[in-house]
Amino acid sequence: MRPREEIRAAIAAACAARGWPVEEIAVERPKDPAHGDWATPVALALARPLKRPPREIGEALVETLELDPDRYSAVEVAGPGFVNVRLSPAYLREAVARILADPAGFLHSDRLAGRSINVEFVSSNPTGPLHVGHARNAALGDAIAALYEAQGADVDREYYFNDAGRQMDILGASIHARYRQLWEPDYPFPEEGYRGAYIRDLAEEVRETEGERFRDVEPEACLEFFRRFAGERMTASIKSDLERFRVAFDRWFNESSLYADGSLEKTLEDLREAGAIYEKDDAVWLRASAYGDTEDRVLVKSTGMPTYLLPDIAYHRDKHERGYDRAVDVWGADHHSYQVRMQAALKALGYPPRWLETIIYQQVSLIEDGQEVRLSTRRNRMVTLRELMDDIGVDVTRYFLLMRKGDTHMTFDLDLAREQSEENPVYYVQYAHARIAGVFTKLERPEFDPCASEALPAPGIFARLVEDREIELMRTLEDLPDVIADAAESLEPHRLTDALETLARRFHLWYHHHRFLVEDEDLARARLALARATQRALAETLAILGVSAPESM
RNA sequence: GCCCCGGUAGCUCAGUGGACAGAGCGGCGGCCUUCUAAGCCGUUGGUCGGGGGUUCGAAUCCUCCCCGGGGCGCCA
Repeated sequence: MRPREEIRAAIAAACAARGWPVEEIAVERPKDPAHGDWATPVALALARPLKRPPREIGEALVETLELDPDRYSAVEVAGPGFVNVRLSPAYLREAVARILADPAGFLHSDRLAGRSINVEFVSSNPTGPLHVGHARNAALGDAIAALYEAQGADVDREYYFNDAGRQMDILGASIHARYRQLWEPDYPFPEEGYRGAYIRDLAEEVRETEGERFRDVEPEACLEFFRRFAGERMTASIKSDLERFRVAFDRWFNESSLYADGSLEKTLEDLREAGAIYEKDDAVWLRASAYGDTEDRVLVKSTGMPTYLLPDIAYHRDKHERGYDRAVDVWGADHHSYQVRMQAALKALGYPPRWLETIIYQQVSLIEDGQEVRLSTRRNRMVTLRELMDDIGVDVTRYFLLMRKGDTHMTFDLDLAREQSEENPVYYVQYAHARIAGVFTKLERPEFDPCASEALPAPGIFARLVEDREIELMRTLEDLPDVIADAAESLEPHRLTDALETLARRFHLWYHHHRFLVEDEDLARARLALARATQRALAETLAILGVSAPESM
């Protein structure tokens, strides 16, 4: 059991033994390290019902509290009545040994073992290149999926292509127009057409591969070709960008397949049976207002064509049919209003209330040369994911996008990411990892490397780790599994970037003040073991964020 | 008009109702015959947007304002 749970259980037992009325026991990390590793304010909360001073209650609680003295070195009342608990150095040293024996095993958990979770993210229309907003979506979705995996869940990463709607027709028509303009500059461009430079590139590509054979053909006769060509090229481009961004999707789901396999009809049928739809003005409506939405929504237009919502419901129904215990969608803030209607539809279908979880992330604004770069398909400014990767690399891009909580409007400062790369937190963290690797490449006694030896170092030598900065570092390592679990629970990957920076800082501090390669062999071995444990923890945590852990920099 | 997100140090942002509100960057001043100076040490910095309220206790919860961003289609 993790210390927090153990402390919580002990407090619950102590309160029960004294007959105190405690509903919920808060066990929190004190902000000030002088207040121990864990603290509980239960005595403060009990002061009123017990009509006794909180400090007195705290004293009584400490007296009754049964905690293993080998693991908990200090249990004391402090301040207005907090009960503070400190993990013993011996227990912290034991954590180092456990990390070395099995880093992933120590840092991960099996809390969600046996649960199957579908994480759907990015899901951008294949009508243009991915930009920085999609990159935030990709980084968040992938990290959330990895966090679930770190809790033992069986996770599938999925991408939904809206390849069936009118947008694809417009895309095809846009490329067709640019193609014709290669010979006739005045050829009309569609009113709502896509004007990005990539459209001209694709038109040029058609000329190279197909020649002039569509030059004198009526648009109606060749638009299907252009639509298909454009869809294939954009889809391939998106896939290749994401692969380079280190996101490995398990499934690419095409909206068009829902039209082909009768899913739309089945979905309408299910909703009809549930009494959730009706017809009005020649259209089919979802009775969303009966399931929490503010108003009813059209599913099938009076023209007989489905709205965007119907295939989306059918898609979520498909995911549910495939047996996932939970589905997570990562959406941009511009889609937040669809949460309610989607939840209404799923409620109508009879799914559990929290089956679908939607993560909303806010807009990213780019700052370059001190000015905001407005996202525009017309301009050829550096806003695409590809250009971002070319310019500052995958590691920095991912890390920067994950540093901030999803629901903050983040400012991505390109000048900082690029020009001041020495001061980048990602390098700070990676450097800690590389620094440790460097020590081991210089090591003249390879048998001192705890990872190279046949067996782990004798437990006794860890007792040599007594310096304040070593204890602090071990404390940070010991806490990491809880930070990861909390990040998974709250679906907030930014907690890991914070933890990584703290861990790296504690390491650099220790490194700067104490040498590893010292005369005293046991001390050297103990310090090398702590260094390796730190390195493993850094690598495992960076891996969750999809950021590399370099051996040298 | 209604809905969602934000407003915390010069800047970018942490802060799950608890102890004097934190970090990085920036500014200022130091440290390289040493296992990587992409590092370390010191210092500068705040009406937590504003007013009420709930609570033993509020940056955190409720309410009303102010400011910024986004969204409110038989578009996708």
